[in-house]
Amino acid sequence: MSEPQTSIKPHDAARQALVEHRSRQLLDAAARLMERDGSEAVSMQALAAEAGVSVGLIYRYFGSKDDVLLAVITDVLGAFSTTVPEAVEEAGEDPVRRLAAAFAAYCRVIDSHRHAAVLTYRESKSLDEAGRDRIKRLEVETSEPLRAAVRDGVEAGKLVAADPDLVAYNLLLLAHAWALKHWYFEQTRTLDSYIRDQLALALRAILADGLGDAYADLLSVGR
Amino acid sequence: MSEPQTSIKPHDAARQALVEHRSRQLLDAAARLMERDGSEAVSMQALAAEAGVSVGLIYRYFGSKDDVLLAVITDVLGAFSTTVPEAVEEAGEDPVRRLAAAFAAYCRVIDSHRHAAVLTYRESKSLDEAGRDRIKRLEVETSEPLRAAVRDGVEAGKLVAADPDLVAYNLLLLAHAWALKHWYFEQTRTLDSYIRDQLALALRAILADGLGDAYADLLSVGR
Amino acid sequence: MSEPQTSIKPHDAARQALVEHRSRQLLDAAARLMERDGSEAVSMQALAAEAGVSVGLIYRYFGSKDDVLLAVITDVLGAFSTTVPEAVEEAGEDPVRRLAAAFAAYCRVIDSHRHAAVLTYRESKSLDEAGRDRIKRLEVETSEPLRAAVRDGVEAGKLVAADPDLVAYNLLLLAHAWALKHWYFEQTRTLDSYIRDQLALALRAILADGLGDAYADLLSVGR
Amino acid sequence: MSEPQTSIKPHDAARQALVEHRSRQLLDAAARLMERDGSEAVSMQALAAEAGVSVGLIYRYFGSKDDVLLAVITDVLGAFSTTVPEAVEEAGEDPVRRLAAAFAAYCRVIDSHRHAAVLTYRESKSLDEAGRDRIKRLEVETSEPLRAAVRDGVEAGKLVAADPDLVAYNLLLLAHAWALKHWYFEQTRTLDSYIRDQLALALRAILADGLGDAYADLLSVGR
DNA sequence: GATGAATGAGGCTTCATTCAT
DNA sequence: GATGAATGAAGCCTCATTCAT
Repeated sequence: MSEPQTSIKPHDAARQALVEHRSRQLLDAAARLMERDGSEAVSMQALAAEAGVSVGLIYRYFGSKDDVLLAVITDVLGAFSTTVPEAVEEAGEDPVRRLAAAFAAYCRVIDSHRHAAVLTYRESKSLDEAGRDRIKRLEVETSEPLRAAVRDGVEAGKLVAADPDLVAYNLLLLAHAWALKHWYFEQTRTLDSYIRDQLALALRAILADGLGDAYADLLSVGR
Repeated sequence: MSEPQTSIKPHDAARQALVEHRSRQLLDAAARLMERDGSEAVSMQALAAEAGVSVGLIYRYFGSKDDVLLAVITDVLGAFSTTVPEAVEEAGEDPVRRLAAAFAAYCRVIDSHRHAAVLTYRESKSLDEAGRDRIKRLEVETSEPLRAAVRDGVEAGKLVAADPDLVAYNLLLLAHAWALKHWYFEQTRTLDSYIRDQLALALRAILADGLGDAYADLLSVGR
Repeated sequence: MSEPQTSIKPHDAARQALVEHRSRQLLDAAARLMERDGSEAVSMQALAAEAGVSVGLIYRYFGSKDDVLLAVITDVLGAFSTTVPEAVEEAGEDPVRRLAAAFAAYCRVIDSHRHAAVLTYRESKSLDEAGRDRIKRLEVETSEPLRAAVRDGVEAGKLVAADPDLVAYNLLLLAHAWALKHWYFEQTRTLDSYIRDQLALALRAILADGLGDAYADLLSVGR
Repeated sequence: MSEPQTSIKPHDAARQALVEHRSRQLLDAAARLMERDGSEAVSMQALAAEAGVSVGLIYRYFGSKDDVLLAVITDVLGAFSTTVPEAVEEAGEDPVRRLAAAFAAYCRVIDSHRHAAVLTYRESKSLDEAGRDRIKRLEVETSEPLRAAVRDGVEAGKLVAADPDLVAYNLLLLAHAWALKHWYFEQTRTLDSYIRDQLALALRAILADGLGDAYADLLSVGR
């Protein structure tokens, strides 16, 4: 960011690769740890042990524990910004199908980073104002595919939503809820049935009249 | 031994009142602290300072820090179990109106205990298995009015919901979301508009055909 | 001690009786507590609870926790100064039999105050210099019957001891050892067999030549 | 992973040495503290200050305060298991001389770890069941040389003891007594005279008839 | 006399962070 | 680049002691 980039020396490339590798190694270890022991239990020494590096090394790649936390969260949010748009594209042109695909992709990312996802909800003193703001901005940004799909649907006359942003944000929340209230939903649902049922419910509220048949597959419920 | 035991000593009543008063004092202080500095700030010393008592005194009323946290959460959940049913009763017989009243009441309780409500989402090592289980049970229990209203509505033919429990739980989540994502919603909404819009959106998904006019007031959106 | 004693008013007698009763009540409770939970576990609140009085009351009878400890120890040592001489008197004129009786009495008192006896060995910061000195003086004093018996025996030509004081003090130590190393001795011995065997062993070292037959009963070992 | 594993890294040796050094440093500091201020003074902060290290560092070498205490005690008991057998060997073949040497060695170890030795007698809540058991076992084990010497003496016909274990354990106790009742013995004795007199007294009880002349040097008393 | 609520210093332990090697 | 020993502030909790009632 503040590094001079006038000419990329081969040395720099190697360094860059190492930084990449170490960061990934640490981020994965952190995620693994949170998954295993809960996100509270991640001390820097535990993280070092899990990643198989020394404590000191962490500080070479992340300025502080906050930075690690921030990076873990950013990492998840980053997963959204690549995975979700991909899924949307694959869904084709239809805004309703795109919306469905976006929500499903959202839920799947959440599912594979369950504990990291919950982190977003920790209003920790550790994360300073700047960090929190960045996360909030990122979260809003990554929800953009959902928002766009809803808007497109409305414009195309296939969806009816007085407040497209609210609809989109609710879907985001329900995706998060899969992680937040996993203890509740897992009693009666699989990830797939969760996605299907929530989607069906949401569409019922916003699908334009007469389109029920066209999207019957998305409106079906139960197993 | 040499004490007269003819009747319940007035002393006991006084003691009971003191216990009540101290507990309230501490719980309120804890809530205040979370409101002001974030829920991380609830150290025992900070709590003591905020409540204007000594650290040792806290331990006369709560066995440990866990107990305090548990009590704060229980306190909020307790507020649901008195406020929500009252609101539902006042709403009359109609299940749709009862549902609306329940959701509104939920949101209002959340709003007045915003930071304590967020506590439920903290998977802290502090709360042990038993404590977490108790909270989960309580949460499910307190969501019962919502569930009952949805079920009644379905039975009365006024609502159409393939999975009433999911509908009810989603409403619960959206009520919580007012606290969890307050930073987001407060940019564009007041509590009242939040309640109105979320309710309208939810009803659109489940209101039986042809009842739109009867509940037009609940379906209106915007400011 | 520093109270004026010019005339004993009936009121004073009553007060005196109460003081006596309360002290006994507290001392017994303390002993009970030490017996049950180990002498470390005796907090003032635990003592109050065990004695069935309030914390504050303890401070009316004992100036501090140290005082209570001191009193408990003094209490045990006091038991020696009444019980042991009595036992010695009952044993008759013979110094050897008096010695045997003294040792047995010592052991029995120790046995019935096992945990309190161990207290003497705690070099606690709690007990100040004055307290420690007082205990040491008392201990030396209460061992006097043993010492006297040994000296008499030597004078009477029935015992041979280059250092009567050492002999007497060793016996005192062995009596204490019944409490200190109870976990060891209880594996193979009862109190009675402990007394008998230790006495037999000690007498072998000091009994004058040719008296073995006269005290054959004291020299027998085993069960 | 990328580390060469051809041989044991010299690094490990250095680490081992550091661990050794730190443990010794801390154990010595603990002993010094007990010596100076009494065994109550061993708070973790006091220990850190005395050892000239930080509080946190202690926890790198000992898991808890219990561990430190246990290690201090184990340390003394360890001194027995090396020093005493050596002294016994140097004493030659004769079981009586071996016994004398063992007792003297015992007393000398006790003398140089006086306050730590007293620790064994503290039935602290800190030491848990496992710790106490371990100490008890160690203590019994380290008294083995004494026991062996007595048994050998009996077998060789040089000692007469109905209960060799009791004789040995008493000698152990008397060695401890030098620490426990140092305030008493130091009034009239040096360590050397203590050893001599106690040994003489003990031998009188168990030396076989007619051997008084052979061991006259061990039976002499006084200064 | 008696109570017990209240205090707060002090003890144990954890863990983010630094720095010499 | 990497290590991990070392630091020390901060958190939780206990308990001897006081004092208003």
